[in-house]
Amino acid sequence: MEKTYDPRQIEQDCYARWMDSDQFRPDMQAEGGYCIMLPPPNVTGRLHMGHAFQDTLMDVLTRWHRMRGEATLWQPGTDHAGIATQMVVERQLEGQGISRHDIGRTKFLEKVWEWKEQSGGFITEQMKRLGASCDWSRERFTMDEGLSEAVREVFVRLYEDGLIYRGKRLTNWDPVLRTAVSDLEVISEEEDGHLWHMRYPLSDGSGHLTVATTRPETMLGDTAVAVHPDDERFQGLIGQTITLPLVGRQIPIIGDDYVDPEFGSGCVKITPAHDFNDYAIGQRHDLPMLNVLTETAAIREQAECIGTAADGADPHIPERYRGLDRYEARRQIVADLEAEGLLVEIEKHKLMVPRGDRSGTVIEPLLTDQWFVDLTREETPKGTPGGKKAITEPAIEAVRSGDIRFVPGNWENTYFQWLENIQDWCISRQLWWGHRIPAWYDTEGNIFVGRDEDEVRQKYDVPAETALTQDEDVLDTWFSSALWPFSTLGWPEQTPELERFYPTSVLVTGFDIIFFWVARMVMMGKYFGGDVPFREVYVHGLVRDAHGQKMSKSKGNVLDPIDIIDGIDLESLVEKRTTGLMQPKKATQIEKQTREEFPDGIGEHGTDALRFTFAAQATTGRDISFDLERVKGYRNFCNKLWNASRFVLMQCEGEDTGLGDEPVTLGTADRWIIGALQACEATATKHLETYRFDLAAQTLYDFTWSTYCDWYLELTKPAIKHGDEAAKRGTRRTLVRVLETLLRLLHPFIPYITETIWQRVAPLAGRKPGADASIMTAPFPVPDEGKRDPEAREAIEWLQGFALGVRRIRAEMDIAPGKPLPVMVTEASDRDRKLIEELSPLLQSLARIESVEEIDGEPPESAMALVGRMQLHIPLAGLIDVDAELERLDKAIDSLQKQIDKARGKLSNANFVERAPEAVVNQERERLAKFEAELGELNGQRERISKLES
RNA sequence: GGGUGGUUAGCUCAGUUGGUAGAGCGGAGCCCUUACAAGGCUUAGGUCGGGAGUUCGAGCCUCUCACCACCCACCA
Repeated sequence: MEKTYDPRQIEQDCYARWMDSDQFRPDMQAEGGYCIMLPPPNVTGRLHMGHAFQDTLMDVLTRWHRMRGEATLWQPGTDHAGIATQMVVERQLEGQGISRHDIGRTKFLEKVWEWKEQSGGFITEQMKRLGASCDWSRERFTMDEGLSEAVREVFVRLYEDGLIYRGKRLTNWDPVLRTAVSDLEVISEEEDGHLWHMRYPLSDGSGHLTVATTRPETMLGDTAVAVHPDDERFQGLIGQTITLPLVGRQIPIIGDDYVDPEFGSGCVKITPAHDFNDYAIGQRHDLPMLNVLTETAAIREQAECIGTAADGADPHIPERYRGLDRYEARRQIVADLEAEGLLVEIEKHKLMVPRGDRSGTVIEPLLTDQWFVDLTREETPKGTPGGKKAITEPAIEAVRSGDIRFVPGNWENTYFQWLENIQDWCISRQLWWGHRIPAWYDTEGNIFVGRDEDEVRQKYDVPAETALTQDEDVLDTWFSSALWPFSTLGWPEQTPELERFYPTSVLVTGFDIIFFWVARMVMMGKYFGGDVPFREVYVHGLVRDAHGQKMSKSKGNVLDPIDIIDGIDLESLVEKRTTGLMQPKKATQIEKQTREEFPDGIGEHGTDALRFTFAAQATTGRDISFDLERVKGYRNFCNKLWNASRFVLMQCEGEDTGLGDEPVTLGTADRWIIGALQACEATATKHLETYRFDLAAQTLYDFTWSTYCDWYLELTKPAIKHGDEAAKRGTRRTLVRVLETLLRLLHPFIPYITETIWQRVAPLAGRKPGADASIMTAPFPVPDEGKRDPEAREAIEWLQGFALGVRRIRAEMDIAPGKPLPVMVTEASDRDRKLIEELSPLLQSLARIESVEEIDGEPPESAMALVGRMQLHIPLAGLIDVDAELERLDKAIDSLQKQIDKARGKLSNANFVERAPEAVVNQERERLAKFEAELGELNGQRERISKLES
């Protein structure tokens, strides 16, 4: 093996070999059915830190279960991501000065498919760099024929069950993208704005009302003014009318509880077509709805009158506002009101502004024809249990009953809260890229829903001469995502995979898509899959930068996981971070900040180090602050493992590792490490079972570094040098077996390095059955409680105490590390004597001791350490630094005294002694006795040393 | 307005049923000891956000306050 760990070289071949030997395909002969669905990334997306984090966790779980011998499937695929992808292609066309309307739907879609073909494999290739062990032979795309069929099937069935309807409703409209969007795609944030107070004159000329609004331009569509019915100021006015300024229309004054008399003037202008609250009031009072905005949010030529009360409504819009953009119209209307003396006041006001999550533009509530999934309907032809919402209720019930478990559990609250207050889901989008809605219209506007036109004609008996046109709209991307857990497994066909892997085992996802995706999968899964789509939902946090800031292009703090793996030079990094910014102004600052933070760019860390970092950071439910220093630490860990393996191979390759019939004896150290390994296996497994990737990683890190490398490898050196043949065989066998097991334990986390080393180590441990064997399918270690060895453990703990005592003296007395020291012991027990006898070769090697000798009576001038009650003396005639030793002793005495005071305090408390459990009290007594004895020894030593001073 | 999470060493975080406060990184000192300087050895550093309560005993349980972050809803 190379002297230094070089991830690049290792990772190259490993993945190809795994792929070639088909290791990622589930073994359908095996027991069980463990399945994880990859949350499909945007097909044209790029891997970011969140993906890398999530993929690492899924791969750890997948590899772990596969090694446990279960049939294991990690189902990969990508999402067509309607708006996002369409925007990318549109932007490209824009670069050539073309709009999608110029080339038309068919041609445009060809372009999108082209783009998908060209860049669609990118993110999956990046996932492969991460070592993701998905079954790529089953890769799916949401617009594949099979998945599209599932989409049509679900749409038609829901329509037939009365759970999908089409209607004109007030929906969130994105005037830039010119499509409806769902509630979830609207992000409201507080922004600075104004509150305009305007005077609306009473029609009888007897006065006026003052209304306040944040959106003066919508007054063109006002159809009432509302006051609180009990508001004394306006008694008698309800039922009268006002004359709408600038427009001249007469509109009624109505009374409605919704109005808060305390707020503003107590009068609210009502624009039912452009505000959700006003819409509700309009419905209650049967007001006409006047839509005054076009699909790009400009003022219409004349208002569109909608609703039963709109017959005969006056659609007139003053000419001077027609065609103006909404903000231009606002400016104009405010100016005109002011000119007429109708503007009372402009007040600064903070308000929540709804913006489209994709376009960033202000969303306009607009009355349009859209398709909805009815999420509140209780009765269906299918016969749902009485009074329960057909789709929503089973989704709530699934979590409430424990059929689905959230990890951590508190996300259940979030889930319930959303589902219990859910509104119908607007699923139609006025886009081109996506699943076209399987609905057809005749010239009279009748709707026919079916899987295709032929079916529609047959089902509804539509003659061939009647022209049918398919609905132009496509479905919300999340509609197809909601079907992912069963559509990818072949549904509506009953495939063996569906049979075996549905419901899937666990969904690994971020909290940000619990509503978008998780809840909807549960609804659809329960309705069509016949069962929950997954048994558990592991919700992880967000990956933030080292200082806990959200990573974003505009902040310039984004890290690319691939750059962490391969490294990147400073100039390329700066370039990457400063190109394509929304606000190019920020480039200078981002450049400066990047140069400061990474003066030498980013070094190469390798995939394994990155993965281990993610795992080690994956504490329950919390966001993680991602620090490159940490990756560096775990790269060092990989290096440590690499070098330890080199050491083991050096000792064992070409030697007898105890596989044959020759006698083998195990030394204390061997028995100790084998026992410790069992404990490590048990702990790591427990943590994996409870999704504590951080604790599992830490357990393995500690065992590898602090136990196996720092102590055990050092302990084997004397044994290998001086032991007899049987002992050497025992030590070699233990070295190699423990390492081989450790590699298997670590493999789910750091697959590349463990596979590479395992190929060399496994044969020496007698564990490599065939030439194409891989650690991937080797069994995950199971602890053998019979191999715990408390006696060996106690002996090694004693030895560690001994070695630490000597080392401490050496360090503090400034004695050369290489200088062998004689040690004298006093106050030794029989056990101490036995252990000295047994372990002194180990001690000599670990603590550089020349000899250990028990003496009677007063020890010579020396520094002292305690091992239990036994005193170690290192004679330092003439060399001893009296002050240093006194200081050292004082410190030890001081801290011991504090412990003693604490323990005495407890024990002198009658309540404690009476009420605390006996075991606790006894433990406390023992501690105190031990401390007191130690204190005695230390004081004695202090006295002896202080005499030297004079 | 409703809800969730957080506040522990300089930084980032663990802390199991309440019973001796931990790790990594960073800091300091010593060392090229033939697996590893991407290393070894040693070491400093904490009134566990404030207050109150329950308890023999609280980082952990209860209440309360403060601050931070996030989610949902929303008054024009």
